[in-house]
Amino acid sequence: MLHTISDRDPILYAQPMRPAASVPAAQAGQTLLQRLQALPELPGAQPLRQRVPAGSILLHEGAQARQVCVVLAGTFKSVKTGDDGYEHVLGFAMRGDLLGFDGLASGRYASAAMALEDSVVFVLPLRQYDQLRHTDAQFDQALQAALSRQMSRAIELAELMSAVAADARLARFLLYLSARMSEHGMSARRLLLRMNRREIASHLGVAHETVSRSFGLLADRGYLRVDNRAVEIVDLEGLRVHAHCTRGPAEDAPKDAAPVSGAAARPSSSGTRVRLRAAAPALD
Amino acid sequence: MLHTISDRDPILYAQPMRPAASVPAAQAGQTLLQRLQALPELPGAQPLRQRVPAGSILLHEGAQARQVCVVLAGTFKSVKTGDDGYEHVLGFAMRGDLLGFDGLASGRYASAAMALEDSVVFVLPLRQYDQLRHTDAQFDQALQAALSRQMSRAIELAELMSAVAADARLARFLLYLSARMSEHGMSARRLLLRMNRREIASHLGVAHETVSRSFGLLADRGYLRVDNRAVEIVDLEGLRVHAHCTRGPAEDAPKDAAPVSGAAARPSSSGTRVRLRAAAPALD
DNA sequence: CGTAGGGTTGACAGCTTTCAAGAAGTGTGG
DNA sequence: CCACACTTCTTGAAAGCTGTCAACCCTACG
Repeated sequence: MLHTISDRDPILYAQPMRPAASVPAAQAGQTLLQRLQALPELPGAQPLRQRVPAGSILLHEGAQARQVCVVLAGTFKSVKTGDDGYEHVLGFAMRGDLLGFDGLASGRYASAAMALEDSVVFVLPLRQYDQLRHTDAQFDQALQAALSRQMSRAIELAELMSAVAADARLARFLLYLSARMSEHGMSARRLLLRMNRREIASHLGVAHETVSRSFGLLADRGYLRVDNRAVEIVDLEGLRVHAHCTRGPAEDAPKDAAPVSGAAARPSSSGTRVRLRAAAPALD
Repeated sequence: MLHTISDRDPILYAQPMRPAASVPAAQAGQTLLQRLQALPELPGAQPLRQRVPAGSILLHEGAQARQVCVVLAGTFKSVKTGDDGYEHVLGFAMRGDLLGFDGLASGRYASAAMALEDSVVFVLPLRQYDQLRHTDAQFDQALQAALSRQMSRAIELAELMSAVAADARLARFLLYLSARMSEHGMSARRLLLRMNRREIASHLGVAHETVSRSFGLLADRGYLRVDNRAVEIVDLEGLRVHAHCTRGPAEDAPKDAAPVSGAAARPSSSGTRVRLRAAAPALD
């Protein structure tokens, strides 16, 4: 028991289930979620709210794609199981995230979605989904925005992996979670992880023991206080700095790169190579 | 000079620029590309074909998103430059891939797109893009399919990283390229890489020297013949096997898991407890 | 012909993975 | 209510792989 949050310092993790007051709306209009909730209550046309108990699987990998879902509350992990049985956690879906969209092109879900806690989703059968897209402009717009956001998030995810050092990955992951939490009006400082170390490890592409050690390292540095799944970010800025440590900058000079449509290429200032690893300020 | 393809065994790398004969159409209809090419030739309404010379940047990271693009021919890399100047290659876009879509939600491109060879794209200004979506059902459908495919591809990409071993990552990457090549009617065996080692390395999250060594390893194993950027897959099955090597399978038995539509969640394999009794499938 | 960039190798330090084992937390059954 | 069973989380130690630094070969290009 170390890196432990004081026993006498109980933390209450706020977790509003109601729409947060300040959800930054997609540029022009409503959030997809808002739109879904505002849909006219036509009998039978109302998108189904479905409760998903913790541990149950909402979408099965490889199953025929018949519906897409939007997470209303709770947390899901999307998992792809390799032929060898290895489970790779692709990501975690939270309020407002789309699930099952990867199945539209191929007709089969490319990954499974499993609830990590008791959750609620909007279920949109394909038929209804298509209909809504064509008849409800607001829905369509919100959907496009959500899709685009999902795409950007996929990119963020890819960034997670670009940090080679395990602790940098973990730092990024925590910052990512923190950002998403505050997006939903919850504390950006105090996180209650809904996934276990193994799932985090799989997501980050490291061994779960390494995740443990990385938590320890970040805690020793004074960035975090960790008590099992309860994580408090003490030094956000420090964590951010630590997360920025990537491999050395590309010595590959960005060449000329003729801007296709006029604008000029942005000079990327390269030149930082920080290897903060051993240098422990902690002298206990 | 090793792992070298015999000098007397010149390889011609087919590279049809014309639509391949057997592009597996998105389930119901046309490919996005097909639809774009078939659009009525309204003066001014015709989506712009734009040439993009090798090395030039089509979309700038952080620039205001004014258009989305569809790759017609050639290859692009999408790159995100870290604050420290490190360039992370998120992926490579080829014929039929979308570019710039990540910018719709935020209004700014989340990553840059640079041509690795002389390429051609369809440019769709946002206004035209929106208009097409609303007025051309076929376009809309093709777009949705393309988006979904893009999403699945993001997942595949994430799988790349799940392979811890560098050579497994490279093997997967090559298989991925091979698959995409054959999708477009080109040889699945003979690849002409359009990116250099450093770019591959960044994409896979390893050092470029490691990529070199991994090529060597795969060649020594007899899976490949490598001559600089020319790669011939000799033993596809072997390569596939090698690529499957992940970390040890999750000891977490894959259990079954009740489809949500039914009722109660089954034994939660992972950390979450299943409490709510078979509770209502739908609440509200 | 000389330079520059790309690709390959070698050596070594360092971080990660593995294998093992112990501590904590949770749920079940008596 | 407590004990037992199980899973999760944390550590330790040794082995292995990867990153980094350097050097060398090759091709393209001025």
